[in-house]
This record gives sequence, C-alpha cells and structure tokens, in this order.
Amino acid sequence: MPRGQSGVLAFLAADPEGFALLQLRDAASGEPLTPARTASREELCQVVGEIEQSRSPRWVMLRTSPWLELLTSADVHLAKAHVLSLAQRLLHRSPLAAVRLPDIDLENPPSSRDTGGQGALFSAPVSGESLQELVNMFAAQLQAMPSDPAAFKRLQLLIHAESVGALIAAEMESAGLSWDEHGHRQLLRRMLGERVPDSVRPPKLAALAQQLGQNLQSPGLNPDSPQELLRALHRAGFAVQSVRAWELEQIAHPAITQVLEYKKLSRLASTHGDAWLDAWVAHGRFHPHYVLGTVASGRWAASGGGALQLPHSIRQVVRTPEGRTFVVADGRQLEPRILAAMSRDRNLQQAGLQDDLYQWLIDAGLVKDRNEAKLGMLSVIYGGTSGGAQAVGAALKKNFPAAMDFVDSAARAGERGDGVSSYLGRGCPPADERWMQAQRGTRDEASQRAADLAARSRGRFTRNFVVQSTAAEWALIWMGHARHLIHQAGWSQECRQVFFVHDEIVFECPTGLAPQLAEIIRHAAALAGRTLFGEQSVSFPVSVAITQNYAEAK
DNA sequence: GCGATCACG
DNA sequence: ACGTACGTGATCGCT
Repeated sequence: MPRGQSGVLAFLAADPEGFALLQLRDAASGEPLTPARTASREELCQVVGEIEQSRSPRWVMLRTSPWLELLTSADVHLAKAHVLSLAQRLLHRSPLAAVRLPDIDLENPPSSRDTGGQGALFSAPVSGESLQELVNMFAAQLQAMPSDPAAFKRLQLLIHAESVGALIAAEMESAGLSWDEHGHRQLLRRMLGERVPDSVRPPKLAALAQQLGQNLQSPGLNPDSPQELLRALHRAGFAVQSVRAWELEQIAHPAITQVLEYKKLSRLASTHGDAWLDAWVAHGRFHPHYVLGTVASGRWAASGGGALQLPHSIRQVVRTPEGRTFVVADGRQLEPRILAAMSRDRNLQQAGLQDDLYQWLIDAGLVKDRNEAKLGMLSVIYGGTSGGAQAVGAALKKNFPAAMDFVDSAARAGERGDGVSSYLGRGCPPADERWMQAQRGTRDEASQRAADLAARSRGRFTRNFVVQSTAAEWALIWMGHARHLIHQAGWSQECRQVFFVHDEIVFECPTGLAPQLAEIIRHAAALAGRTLFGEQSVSFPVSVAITQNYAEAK
C-alpha cells in the first residue's frame, strides 16, 4: 500500500481481552511481519524496549496515552512515531491531501471500548482501540497522502514532526518542571500575608481593598469588580474609559498606583496562589498537560496550570535541584526569519544573515530602536496598521517587497474565503458557513460593513497563519532533532526537556553537561532550517542561557 | 455561559 | 483613501 515508506511499522493497540496488542508490519507492503502478540501492563515496557532495540520501528498508535506514561516512566525511548489521531486532523485539513479524511475528536477519539458490547465500559482495562481499527486507519491515511512526491514528503515530514512532538509532550508531562515550592510559598507570604481559605481575601489584599475604598470615597468597594471599580473611579474624578492596567498606567496619582498594586497582587493570588501550588506542584515539580492538535496554527496549548502563560514574575521559583542546571534556548526573531525563508525575500534574508535581525533594521536606518523593529515586524505579520506601527510598517513594506507580497496574498486569500497553509501543508480551518453567507448577503449598508469587517478579520488570521504555523513546524523539528541528538549522545536519561513555549525550549541536565547540551541545541536549530527549507535555508540562530533559575534566562 | 481583564509567545 | 494588530488559557463578576 505505501509509497515512500521504508522500514518497519510497529502497531501498538489496545487488547480488549488484556492490555496491549502489538504487531510489526512492513512499511513498504503493509503486510504483517509477525503475528499480533499481546503484552500485559507489566510486560509492555520490556516488549516495546526489545522491539525498539532490534527493529527501530516507527510506532503507530492512536494517541500517546496510555502508552507513553508507562514507557517514559520506565525510560523506554521511542525514536519514531506516527500518532494516528494527530495525523488524521492534519490530513483532514491539509490542501495537499488527495482525499479529504473525516475529522477526529482529539479528546475522545473513537475507540473499540465505546463501540463494544455490554459491560465493555467496565471491563476494558485501557482506553484504546483495536489493532484492526488502527491498521485500517493507517491505510486510509496513506491513501490520502498526495501522489506528488514533493507534496508527499512535506506532509509526511509534518506528520512525523507532529508525532515526535506528542512523544516529547508526554515525556515533559512525566518529567515535570522543577519548582521551588517553599520559595513560592515564602513569596506568597511576603506579598499577600498569612494563608487564608480560598474563599477569603488574603490579608494584605484585604487591607489594600479597604484603603482603596476609603481613598476613592467608596466604602466596601470590591476592586475585583471592573464595573464597581470604574464607577468608583468616575466618582473620584478620573475620566477613564476602562480599568485596564495599561490605561490606568497613564495616570500618575497615588490612588491609581494603589489600584494597580491591588490588581497585581490580586492576580498573583488568583492565578499562582496557594491553591495553584496545591493543584499543580507535587514533589517539587510542576506537571502541566500539553495539548496538541487543537490550535489551528499547530502551536501547542496547555490545559491546567496555565503552563504556557507562566508570568515572568513567578519564574524566580523555577529552580533546578542541586548539581543540575537549566539550558534555556529560544529561536531568535523566529517569525521574521520564517517569513524570509517562505517568501524568498532577498533583502529580508540579507537582514537575517545577522544573528540579531532587528539590529540590521536599525543599522539600515529603517527603525530607530529594537522596540520599533519588533513592533514593525509584528505589525506586518499580524496585519496591524494602528498608530506608530503604520509608519514602521510602511518602511518595511518598501524594503521587503517580496515578504510583504507574500503575507498580503495570504491575507487576500483569507478575505476571499479561501484557505491557506503552512510550508509543510498544515491547512487553516475553512471559513464557516455563516461567514460565507455574510459575504454573499449585501442586503444593506450595515450588513455590508459587517461582512467587510469579518472579511478583513479573516484576512489578518490567514496572513498570520502562514507564518505562525510554519514557525510552529520549525520549532517541532528543532525539538525533534535535539531529542535525537541527545539520544545519540547517550544522554537521554540525564538531559531532559522540561518545558516548551512556542519558540523556546528548556532542558534540565547535570551542570557539567550543560555546555555540550547547548551545542547540541544550536546544532539542532541549524538542522531544523535545512530539514524544512533545504540546504539553502536561511539561518536560525538561537540564544542559549545556562542557569539554575528560569528567571535569569534572557 | 459570556465579557472583561491580563498572563504568555 | 481607508482600516484592524495574531494566537492561546485562567479567573472573576455578572446575568
């Protein structure tokens, strides 16, 4: 059945009678190489480890759960995977696919347990799916792959990268992020006062609220209610539109300073207070749950604990144990570089020759400082035109015409209701039926205006999508290469990836290994560029920090 | 359940 | 000429 496939596939399925069912198949023919064999929960890790050692297969599974939890805790490393649920979503959306496959509910993929007979719900030992279903699903996915060899390669790379991402996510969930719980509690006591029940306002916050009520002549004021606070501010003579921090920051007044102080502390208490520590940190480690496949652009999300929104102010309590260190790396100006590579804009590629792309823009006299450079670039990629960004955007437009044409054309496609896709073929979600309807209906001026607004909104989305989704692909491939190189070096046990946020990865390793690990990460970044864009790829410099305290990285 | 707000990239 | 910054998650008050 397959084309462009070689080697061995190892299907890992649920055994309705026991725990796991494994079968090796030839990737080229799809034919079984071995009869299906069962493995109990106790046997699984050893059986899988032996197959990995002897055959180095690509592991085909519906999703990583529950297999990876077990394998990771036993330090069984899988080099390659094909995660069917993620591949299904990719193929459903990709314009490169030869056939449109049905979508899949990633949270609750179809399983034999659900379709099984009476009592299956109670007797099923694992959440899972039959071997036959997995084999069928894989075959259907292969059928849906494009016949054009170049398109095939891209989509296959995307599926493989997404799948290794799922392995890494499972490994990070198991490893957790080292967290100084005691230091965090001390911080809370210092800022909020003694611990109180969750339903009670912490002492220092309560005192602030009381003072605020007095100072604004609004006794009993609840500053957590934006409406109440806005009315109180108006009564006190502050002509503000909202109570947003950035608006209040414009006003220099002791009462306003107090409001801002209250907001800051209130936020700390509610999002990273004692209850958060109780819920998410155990034995000195934070264990978030990473969610793949749900964000349209292919970025990851996290559910629970808000892992991807860790405030900088709390990072001081993210500390390694004694003798170990973090190696923190981030892709420098990743999105502009991705845009330079995709659009083949010679000038932007020229700018990217410098490790600090923004400095090039400054030296070329296009912008006055780094902040303006960053703002201008983001404005171009997001489609912004407001205020200061407009002038900067215009300067960039003139100097990087090919890059601008590229994102502009993505925006126009979106405005028309067409789809766009990433470099490897991740398709954006289609315009929904209501949107299409609104574009067709021009009953009156108001509905026409609303339709135009919606069209431009979708244009900004597709403009951003082509860059953001390809940046997400680069990051996946970067992580995948790093993981592979670390495994090759024999350091999989002692060097662990512990965090990932879009364009930044954090490893934890023994202090002595950090310089070499840093080199591996840089090398992986260079490989990622070539894997994605070929030998002529633009460069992707990364900045690397070695530190025991996350707050000190960059 | 939804909007406002604010945290991150 | 005109005009709108992109994507997420968590919490809280309000209806």
